[in-house]
Amino acid sequence: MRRTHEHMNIMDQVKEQLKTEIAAAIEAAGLAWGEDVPEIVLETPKEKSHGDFASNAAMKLASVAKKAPRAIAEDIVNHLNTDKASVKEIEIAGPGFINFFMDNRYLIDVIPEVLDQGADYGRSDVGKQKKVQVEFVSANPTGNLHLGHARGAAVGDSLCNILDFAGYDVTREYYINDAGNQIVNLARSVESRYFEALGMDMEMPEGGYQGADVRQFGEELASEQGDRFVHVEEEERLEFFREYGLKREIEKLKQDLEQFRVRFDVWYSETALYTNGNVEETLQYLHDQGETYEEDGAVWFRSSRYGDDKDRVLVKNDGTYTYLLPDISYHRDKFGRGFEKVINIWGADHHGYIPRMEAAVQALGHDKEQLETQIIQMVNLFENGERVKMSKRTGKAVTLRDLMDEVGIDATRYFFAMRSPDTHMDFDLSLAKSQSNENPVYYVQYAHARLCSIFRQAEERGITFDPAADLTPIHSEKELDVLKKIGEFPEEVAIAADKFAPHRMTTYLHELASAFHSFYNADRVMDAEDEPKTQARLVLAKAVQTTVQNGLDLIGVNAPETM
RNA sequence: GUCCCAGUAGCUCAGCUGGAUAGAGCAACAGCCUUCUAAGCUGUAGGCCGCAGGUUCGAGUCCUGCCUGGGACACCA
Repeated sequence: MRRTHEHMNIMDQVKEQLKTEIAAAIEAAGLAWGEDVPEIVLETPKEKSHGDFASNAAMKLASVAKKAPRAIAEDIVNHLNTDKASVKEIEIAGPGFINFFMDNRYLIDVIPEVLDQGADYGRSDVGKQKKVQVEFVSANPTGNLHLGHARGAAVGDSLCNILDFAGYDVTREYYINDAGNQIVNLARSVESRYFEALGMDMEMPEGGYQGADVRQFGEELASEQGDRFVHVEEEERLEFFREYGLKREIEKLKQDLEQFRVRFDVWYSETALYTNGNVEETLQYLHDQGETYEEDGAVWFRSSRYGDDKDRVLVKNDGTYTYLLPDISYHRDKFGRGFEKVINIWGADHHGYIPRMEAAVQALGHDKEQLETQIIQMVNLFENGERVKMSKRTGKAVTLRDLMDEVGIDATRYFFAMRSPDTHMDFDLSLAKSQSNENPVYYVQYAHARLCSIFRQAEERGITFDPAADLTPIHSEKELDVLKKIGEFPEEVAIAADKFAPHRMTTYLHELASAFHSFYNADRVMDAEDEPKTQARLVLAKAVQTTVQNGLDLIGVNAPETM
């Protein structure tokens, strides 16, 4: 069930009102008119002593108004109508900041909003239901998902959740590279293991897959099918092994990802691009548009027209296609399906591929901006302070499954969500595994568990929860701090969506949890002597609980009822 | 050689379109559990933001050069 909330969050309303008043004051003071009035930005200062909101409008105006920022600030403040905005106090500080200290009682109004909207609190319509497609993970179906894929899965899924929550119409897609040489290799690897299981000798192909999964396939085939494939023509045999290996590998991918709480709407097969004629059509299209030429017996794509370093081969001189051509076809298909924006989440090893893909998208008649490629940087694994070396050849690399088994899903997802996706990260296994306060995932989860505990206690004491309780007893600084954080949630989601920055969500959650823990330690929710306060605080607690839960949902981390 | 990412507190990392005294967690130190879960709270300490120039009212943020670490640069996929 999708609901969008057209009306503005109470915090937005207050901020917008204040911005309007500031803009009016600028004109009233004769500092600037119409278009010369800069966009008013209200930021929340890091330092609490700098007020609830701060504006740098006076500094922005310095060049236009040709006056000193502080003098401008005074002009603005003198002409400001504070009646409509909940402003308690204004000060001019530093180089010309105008700091607003608000009468924060208005924040109480976020509570009914949260309770009304429940699991939808934080949802917005900034995405305007724009159709976006996000392709991520897309690991070759030839083995296990490793560390890098795990990061891509966590980041990609969280990002999709965030985009969806911010009002985009999101389709999650996994591109299955089931058509290239690597699949021939897979078939041969299965074949080799099959013969091996039968006690016969068959060499592993060059670059074959050494993983335990392939070995298992061979053994299963041998025990289920006996030696019948030994007597089958090689071509037919390999075709069967190809199909079989592929099916099993994809099943395994789906299983692992599902367990990691990552689901795709579409599993798109590369082979389908060939069978439905898309690849041929794309080649023809590029040819007709004059985007290709022949040279040295190969067909080249004029990608350098669109900023690529050099042109790229689409059809090799032996007549076979390069990887690029089906990839272009795939992107043509994406846009053909009506997506306004296509987001690729790729591993760092593909970054050199971006310019040619951007070139392709433009050659297909789309804007460069319609394609967004987010690079997932490398992950270095550490355990007990030491770097864990990984080797692909021996299949000894740490897999997504290892992480889920050893570290747990919540900690793994939180750790990946915590970091900016396009920067290198160290993954500390010992830390992720540790069940102590050193592990940051528990801080947020603990806040949720504490809240649940409060409600259990309330029930035991026979206190009935009344969502419509009078909220006037809520006025302490700690309470209002918590409410302010809650009120910021929709905007934080929107920013995270806009910046492709899931890590902003963990930062936010940590701050929210911190505000709550601080309140919890300072004040008691339930006070036998004060029934109205107890009722009001329970409602506040419910709002915190809902917001924490919604935030954790976005990054795919459970909100536990007990620790 | 060209390109991408990074270099911020002892460690891991934030820092939104340039804004105030550069933030958080962990680690360190000092306090807080007869009261809703101490996986918590309160406080202290910790920094030539890799180096050097430049742009301007103002630079961790933008530009140039350099240093260090990681990665990418196929008619492979």
